[in-house]
Amino acid sequence: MNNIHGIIEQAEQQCKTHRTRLTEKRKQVLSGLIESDKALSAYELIDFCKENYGLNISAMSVYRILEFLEGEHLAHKLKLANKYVSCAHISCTHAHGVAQFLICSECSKVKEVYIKPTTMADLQKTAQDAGFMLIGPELEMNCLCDDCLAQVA
Amino acid sequence: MNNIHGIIEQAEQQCKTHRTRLTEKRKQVLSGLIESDKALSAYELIDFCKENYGLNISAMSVYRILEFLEGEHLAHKLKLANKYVSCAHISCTHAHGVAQFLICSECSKVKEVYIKPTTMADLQKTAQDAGFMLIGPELEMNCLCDDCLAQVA
DNA sequence: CTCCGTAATGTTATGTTGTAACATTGTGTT
DNA sequence: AACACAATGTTACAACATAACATTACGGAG
Repeated sequence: MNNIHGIIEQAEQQCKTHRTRLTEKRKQVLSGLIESDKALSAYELIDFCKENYGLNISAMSVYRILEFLEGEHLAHKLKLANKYVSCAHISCTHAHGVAQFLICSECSKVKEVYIKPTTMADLQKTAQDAGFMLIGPELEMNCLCDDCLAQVA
Repeated sequence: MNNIHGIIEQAEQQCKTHRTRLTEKRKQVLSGLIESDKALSAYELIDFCKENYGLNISAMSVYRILEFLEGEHLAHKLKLANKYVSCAHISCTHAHGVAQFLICSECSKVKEVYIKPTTMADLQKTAQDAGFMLIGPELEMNCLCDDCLAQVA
């Protein structure tokens, strides 16, 4: 189930069970995030939707829709890059560990992987020893993807 | 050597060896970051310097100075919070591991600790397996500090 | 089916963060 | 003293984000 229609369908199902609405606009914005296949800033996403779907959408709307999508765990905001990505695992049903976002600083490609529980425990312990408690413990890390690394080399 | 004068003196020494200039303005901005003892946005830093040192400084200047301080490793930009902090270890001479910034989302207090090499290796391996290479691998994590945690509870 | 309340979207204005471009001033060197 | 370059000043603007209020769409009660 990797095609975009399948993913969107999954997203609709999920919203239905949450009694929320995946409206046409929200669907288009989510599609934009998925199809672009990388992290986009809100304004880049506006442009993408305009160019690819002929969709005119205001900054206000995009931010509201992104907020909704985040609430449904259909998208994430990457604070390192000030950009937004679709969740990598919309169409899978099993639970995941803590997410680690690998962000290519060259091309904004993003891979969402999962931290080993033991690694997470290490990080948590370090924090606790310092008098801090981790909250919202997803990790974002600046990377180069192999493609961009190859270009540099 | 924990008093602010000592730290500033260290910073000056360091700049001298790098043949760069820690000017009066730069010194004041760095002092602001140190004395506030938390992460400040650029504009908060402007206000802090204004209120505490009577220093009038433009946004442009602050950004330029922050850039300089980052280059000298006297300050860090925290992208999670869009704020800036002074480096915790200006006045120590020995090398450190990879920094992990624990940021209290309530009060912006920041603690800079160091990741165990084994933990770092784990993170790196996960990234590599996914086709990404970590760069600038400092870690920032959203936390609550014990003080703020106590207030909530 | 209609009416109503709420959710969603539109619209306008504005706040916040960050930088570009060019002018001026300061500082060390010859 | 003259020069070169570093630092700062000044103005304007770009990019990111939200507040406040108007309008439209939609689902449920009657």
